[in-house]
Amino acid sequence: MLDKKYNASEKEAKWLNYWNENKIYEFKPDGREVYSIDTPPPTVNGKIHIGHIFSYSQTEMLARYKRLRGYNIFYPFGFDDNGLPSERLVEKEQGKRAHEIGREEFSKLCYETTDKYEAEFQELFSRMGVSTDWSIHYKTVSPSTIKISQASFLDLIEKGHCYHKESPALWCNECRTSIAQAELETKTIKTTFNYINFRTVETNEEFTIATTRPELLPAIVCVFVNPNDENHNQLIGKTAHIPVIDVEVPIMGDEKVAIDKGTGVVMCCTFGDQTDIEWWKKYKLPLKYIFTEDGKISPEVPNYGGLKIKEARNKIIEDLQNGGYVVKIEDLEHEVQTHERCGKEVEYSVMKQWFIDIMNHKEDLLRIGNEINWYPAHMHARYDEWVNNVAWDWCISRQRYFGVPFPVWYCKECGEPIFANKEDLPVNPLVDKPKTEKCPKCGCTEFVPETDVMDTWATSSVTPLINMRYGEKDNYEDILKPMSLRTNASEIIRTWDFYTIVKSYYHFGQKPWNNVMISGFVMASKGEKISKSKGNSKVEPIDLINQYSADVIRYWAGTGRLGTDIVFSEETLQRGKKLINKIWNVSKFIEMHLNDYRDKEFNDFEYIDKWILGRFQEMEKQFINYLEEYEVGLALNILEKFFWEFCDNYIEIVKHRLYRPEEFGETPRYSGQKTVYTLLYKLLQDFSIFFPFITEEIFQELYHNNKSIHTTKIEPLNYNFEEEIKYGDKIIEIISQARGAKTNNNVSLKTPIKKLEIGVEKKLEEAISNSIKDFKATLFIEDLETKVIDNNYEIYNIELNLEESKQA
RNA sequence: GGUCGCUUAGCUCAGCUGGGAGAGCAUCUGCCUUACAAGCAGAGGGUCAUAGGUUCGAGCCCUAUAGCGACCACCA
Repeated sequence: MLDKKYNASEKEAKWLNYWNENKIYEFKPDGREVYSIDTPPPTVNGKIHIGHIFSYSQTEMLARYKRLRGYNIFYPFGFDDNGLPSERLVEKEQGKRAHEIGREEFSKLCYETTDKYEAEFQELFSRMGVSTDWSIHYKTVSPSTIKISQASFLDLIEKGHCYHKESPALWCNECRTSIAQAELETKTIKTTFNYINFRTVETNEEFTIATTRPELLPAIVCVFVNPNDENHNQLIGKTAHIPVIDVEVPIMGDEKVAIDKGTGVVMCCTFGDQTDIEWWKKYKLPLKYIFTEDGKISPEVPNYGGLKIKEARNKIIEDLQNGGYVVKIEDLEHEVQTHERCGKEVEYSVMKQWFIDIMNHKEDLLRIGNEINWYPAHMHARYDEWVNNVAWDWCISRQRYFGVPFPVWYCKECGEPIFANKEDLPVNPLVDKPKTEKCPKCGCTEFVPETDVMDTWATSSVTPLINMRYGEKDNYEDILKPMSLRTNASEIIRTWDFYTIVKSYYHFGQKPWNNVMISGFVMASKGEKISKSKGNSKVEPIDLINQYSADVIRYWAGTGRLGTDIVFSEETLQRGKKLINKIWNVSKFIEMHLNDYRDKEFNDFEYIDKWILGRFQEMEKQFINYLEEYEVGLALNILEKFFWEFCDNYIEIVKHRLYRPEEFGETPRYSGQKTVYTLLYKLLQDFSIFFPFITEEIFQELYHNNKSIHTTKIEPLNYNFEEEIKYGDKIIEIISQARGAKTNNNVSLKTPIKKLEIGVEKKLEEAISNSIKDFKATLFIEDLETKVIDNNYEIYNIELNLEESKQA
């Protein structure tokens, strides 16, 4: 017997345990078609917030749907615990910087910290009912992951897509490491636009340059103007004298200079921005690099050496003002590139780094993007946009500590890189020695290890390889090449999706997955994204689960439209709570009437039963269509709508038949029983995608024909009840109007109708006479008079029996 | 500035390939009806952002405009 009230917290704990013990979600290759999901390993950098719950729940629902369709689900969970995010978490918790702690001790702290958070993450996702097989979960710093990540690196080296080069790279002074373009975030800052006067050496002509970065004056290598700029093109070929710094640089012409921006004259420094780098390469300009790795001016720079960048800026402005070179200073708000992990403005560095070739393969990467189905389709444009605009090869070196080490040593003499053998992986070059005795190039026998580690994305981009156990003997390469589905939020299309495609293309020459499903974000309020840094997530997931139950939270998560942001809403939670309550109550009602029920072949359904069976069949077809398009929210929407109709209309009609077989007959009662038995089962299956807990509880109590509702199979009905749907709907309309008449008379719905006179078209008249007992019982009709009219129906008269109403 | 998306009832949104404007919440009214008052029945409330166009017919297709949002680019 189902309890009078559903105790969510008790039942949810019970079923979690049960699923676990019975390995309901275990993955084992068994010949069935595999549906594989490449789900984002959450970054382990603090607490999970409600945004994670949202997007992971939608993926999870899809896994459940595919499981119910009979697929063998490969749905592993991962944790992205390697690299900079983990380091920053540890630095924050310890209140110390990595270089102050020391490499070894620091790594140890990273492992401890990520382990602690991963345990919390796992607990939380489990409580949400995530149907993953925890036995195949992965971490991005485990030995096996490091091995795969290093093997991926070596494979790319072999194939010639990865190179080591001294080249300008994006640099973060705060994190003291190079970073990749994908890790940039633009921010608006307030600064000043400084108009500075220069002179030509040859003619002593004065001209003005406007700059936001006067501290770069010591790094100036050239001045550019546009050759089409009539006010300035006479300067081309002359030499500029730089005030205060007292150096001379050539003035050159380049079309890239915008005439109407600033003064139309630009200083080119190594390096202030992307254009500087382009010009530096194009015109083979000299290199004057003036920054240290922690954001100061190099000591050898006269007057300004040792100052922090912003101190140097102030001092140089002061010196320029004293010399009378400053024309004016304007306040300016503009966008700058910052590092997304720390929010600090980025600079450029020049050192030897490992790069993965992107620029030579854009066409291929676009083609692969084209071969993937994107849901929603317009998200494909974001990928294309990114690939078209990307301007750098992918720098994967990070001058950090906690990450996947490069399996590389360098010859002490000539610098030739010595790579580890694939069969020796994983290696740590700081501890392990190369197998080679001497440098193949110069014969030197001493080697120095690479101390850099890889970018986190270099590893998270191989999640498909991790999943397929790339390079192992018992691998899943056959079944996971490509995987069925990748899911993630739109913000990491340019990183995770892009890099995964890059790697898959280089390793296998093919797409990593057939489909990509992009979820939206959770907004704290309209127009404000929830993020940890803002601390604007007012609600803790675990508190919500305790307060509302996982099923209710999942309801909220399930209502989101694919690729569309949603606002966190208590109101939606209330609605979910009501729905779940209703599922419970109607199940109790149905259980009451199934005491003597024996399931058997039966085709003598009552008219109204055919109507609701037909309606369900119709709804479920659409429900499946939505889920095939990954539209979880729309699927839930129509399911919910049908369900309320089932309760409020169908159950209200059939209850008379179920309660009083002596009046209606045993066969009509059986028809009702068979209908509610069948439909509740199917409704529970469909709802189990969203509410795995309560549906399991009811299933186990009423049906238990399987180990779990989650391993049953959705088998769509195949009736031909078009007529019954059409005219059944009309009957419901008439019932509804008659009920309205009662309500408008302020009387109970039980009030008998003394006389109902209606005109109905022929087919509808037949429908009513086929369901006459149900019709009359539902409305408590004492006398019914029908007249056949040409089309539709018309209600002529409803006469209520108000005396009876009062007595009742 | 570029790309994309959004603009439908007071609020949150749904409306699939063009033909009836919808749901929940909120507001108001009534009903303790043998599953459920955490319920049931009903009512009010919208020139579907604006302006053109295509069509017998447009919330839906096309063009332009405005506002909002995301991503990207702009650091001289």
